[in-house]
Amino acid sequence: MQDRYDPQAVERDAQAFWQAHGSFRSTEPKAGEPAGPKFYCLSMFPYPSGKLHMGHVRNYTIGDVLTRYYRMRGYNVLQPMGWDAFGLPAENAAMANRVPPAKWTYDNIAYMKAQLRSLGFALDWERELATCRPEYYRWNQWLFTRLFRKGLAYKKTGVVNWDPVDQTVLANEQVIDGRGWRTGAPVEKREIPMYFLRITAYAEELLGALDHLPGWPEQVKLMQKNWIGRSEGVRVGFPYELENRRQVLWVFTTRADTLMGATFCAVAAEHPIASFASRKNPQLKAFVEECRRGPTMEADLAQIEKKGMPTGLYATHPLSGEQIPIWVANYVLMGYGEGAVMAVPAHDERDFEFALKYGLPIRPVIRHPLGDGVPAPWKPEYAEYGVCINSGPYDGLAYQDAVDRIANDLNAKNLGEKQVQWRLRDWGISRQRYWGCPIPIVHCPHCGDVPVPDEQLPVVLPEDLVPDGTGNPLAKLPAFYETDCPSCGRAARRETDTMDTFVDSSWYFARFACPGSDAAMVDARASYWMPVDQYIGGIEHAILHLLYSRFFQRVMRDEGLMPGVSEPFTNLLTQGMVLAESYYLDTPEGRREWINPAEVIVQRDSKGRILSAKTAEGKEVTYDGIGTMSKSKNNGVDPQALIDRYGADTARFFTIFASPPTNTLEWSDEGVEGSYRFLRRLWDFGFRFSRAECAAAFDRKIRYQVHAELKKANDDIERQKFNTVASACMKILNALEALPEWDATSKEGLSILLRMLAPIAPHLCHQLWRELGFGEDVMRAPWPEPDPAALAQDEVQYVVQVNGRTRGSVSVPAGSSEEQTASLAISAVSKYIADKPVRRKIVIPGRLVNLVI
RNA sequence: GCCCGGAUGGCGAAAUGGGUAGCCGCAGGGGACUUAAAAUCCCCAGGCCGCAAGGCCGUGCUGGUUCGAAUCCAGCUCCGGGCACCA
Repeated sequence: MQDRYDPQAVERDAQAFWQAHGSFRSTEPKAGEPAGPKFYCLSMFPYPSGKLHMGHVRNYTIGDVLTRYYRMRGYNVLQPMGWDAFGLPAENAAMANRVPPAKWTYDNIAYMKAQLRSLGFALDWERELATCRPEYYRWNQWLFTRLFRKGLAYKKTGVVNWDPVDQTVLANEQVIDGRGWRTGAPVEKREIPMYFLRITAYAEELLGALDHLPGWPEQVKLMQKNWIGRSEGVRVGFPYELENRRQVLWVFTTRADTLMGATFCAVAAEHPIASFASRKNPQLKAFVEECRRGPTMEADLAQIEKKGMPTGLYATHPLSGEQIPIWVANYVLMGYGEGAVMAVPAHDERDFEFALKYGLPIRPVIRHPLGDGVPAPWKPEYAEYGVCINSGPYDGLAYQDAVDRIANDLNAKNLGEKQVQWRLRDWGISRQRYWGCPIPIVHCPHCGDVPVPDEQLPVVLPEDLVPDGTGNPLAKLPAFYETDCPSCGRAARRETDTMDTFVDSSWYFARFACPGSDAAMVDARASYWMPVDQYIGGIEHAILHLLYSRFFQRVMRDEGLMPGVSEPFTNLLTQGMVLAESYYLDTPEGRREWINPAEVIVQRDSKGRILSAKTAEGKEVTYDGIGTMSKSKNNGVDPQALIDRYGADTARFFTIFASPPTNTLEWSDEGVEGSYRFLRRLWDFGFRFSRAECAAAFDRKIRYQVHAELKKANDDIERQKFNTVASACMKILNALEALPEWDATSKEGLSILLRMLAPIAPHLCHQLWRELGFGEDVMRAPWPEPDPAALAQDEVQYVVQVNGRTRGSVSVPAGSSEEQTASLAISAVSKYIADKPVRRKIVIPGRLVNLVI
């Protein structure tokens, strides 16, 4: 064998072996054929942005460690890979380079695929898919038409960001400080017709099923619960008159017990009442206009100054009959609930501040821990539950009784009933963009919206267009949109909106199970592989992608595909984000030019604080803190340099060793060197072993260390703490190097170490396993188990504490009683006890004795 | 603003159910080998006081529970993720 570790040669040979043996091809067992239990291991597929970034390397290395581990454990493992290939960056690149998004995307896929191959991932490439291929997205379209016929897909208006100069819809990301990113024009809100998927029809099931997902992190389940947001409350009607006709303003409240304290109502700027009232009121009209120019994003909306204006209309309080004013307020959202709220200033913080600002009455109706009054400033206690006061017939009732009685009384007047309200909203999937899956609808002047029939699917997206930033090029292409109505045959217009790319990624996991299925979205093979046993991806997907996938799995189930499979992912590992620092230069035009951290020279003080940051040319740059690696901040670290220099195994080992998978990882190039050193040291050890004569005996102490590390590593790998598994590999090598001579411990230890390390650094372990004569293929070797005999000990070390302070340690023969252990402990620390009586002896078996004096 | 996380040496981290805080590494210091460099090997290393023996302090902050708290509880601070058109 080679005396020096040459990662390029080792990796080339190992990859050639896997290729020649089809080592990672996965097959469904044929009838009667023996197969281990199946294990479907899936990492979130990448967007082909150009090059792999560190987050990809981390994600796919974690998935590969699990894949190879379960293979060695004897499972029938599937690990596929594909491309989330539609999306906005391709259009941006197209505009910048005058290249069609399709070409840019396919080029990126080719490059990134080569990178993935060079990392040696155990992927079944025969199942590769790209969502921008018609054979994939035709099934998006097929499913959409099914949902459309069932009423689970429907059309209504939705709010978008509108750039008045480019005459185009902007993504949230393209709105910077309220202005269009290319034009700098103030962005307006615009309501346009869109298609929605009725995810709310599954809200109850999506929520309830979270309690039966033990393999998901509590954190993610909690986020999803709060996002779905089930609340029980009362729908309350406030009658009012509009042009002499009786109308009812409906609101939803979870605090119906405070209804007697409602002193006004507030509606969203888009509410019909607001439009009606502003017709005769120019000031109100101006205010509604102002709200219209405001932000669409909830994060921005929640932080703007709360403003309002009276409509001049009054509503009748449904129980007291009192007339209360109706206001328009910028904090009421049209998209949530009824687009209107009842305001109880005494017991709601936002209403309290609004009432103070505009001099509206504040009427306390709940006894709270601080008393009956609600003097300013606001105190959180005002919002706590308590018995009703100043509430007429409801005085003295506690929360639940009050809600029940009030709901009953409202019901009797036809002005309310109990209601379950969801925070979750239906999913708007229409995008006014080119590079996406066409929505399969034809708009016919006679027949309305007609879904494209199955035999005309797919509606193929032309791949040669170049967008110019002024709207969707499909809408300018008669060859695309001019068509005949599938229903009546007369001239009609094809829908030119495309689907949200989250649709593509909501079912790809099922498609991997049955590549080439051209008669159905998924075939019977999906029922073998699904659900995914282990899904791995970034925590940033904790809500949207994972919730949409859970929704789609149920929709597919209800279409008769994969019967009985409701949850797509049995176990979920949310890896932490890879973070990096970001720096920018202020350009003369007042924009920020983001400088890659690799090109910034930073000087730090002894505590690591930044003293100065400059470009290579000496220009001062501004430090913008640490955050997720993103294209927009140009702070991505390219892993390729690392792979070229040290090889894939070092890159893999380092990403695993650096921190536990769920931690965020602040990237630094330092530290990689140590991983390389370890692999080289292991190779050297193997080389020397290959030429050594081994004695037959075991070194009992070192053998104990090896098996103790193995035992811990086996626990850790099941707990998905892979960093300590990597650490255990290092400790075993340290122990083996400390052996005074080559003996049976060396051989057994190496065979354990190579198998333990194989999932993390597969190339090197593959090669050493063969060179040292352990076998043909380490991936087919059994996973090592510790030998109980090696772990048996005659004596146990106890820590001795006095009053909780560590004062020494003592060696106790195995099997000693607590009394014997305690007396040994007392003699070990006698100088700390002197003549004071020992009042309490706490003995923790196998660990510690605490003496209380 | 709301929801969810996190914080341990100069740095990444370890400590599996409350039981020796800092394993394993990185960076650093000292030494060996070498004409030299690289590579490799050995030693040191949380902070403060001390020649040493040893002592005191120490897991973001302030309190609490406990024989014993990085770990549990309450209240904060700062950082990260998400907030529905980035993916």
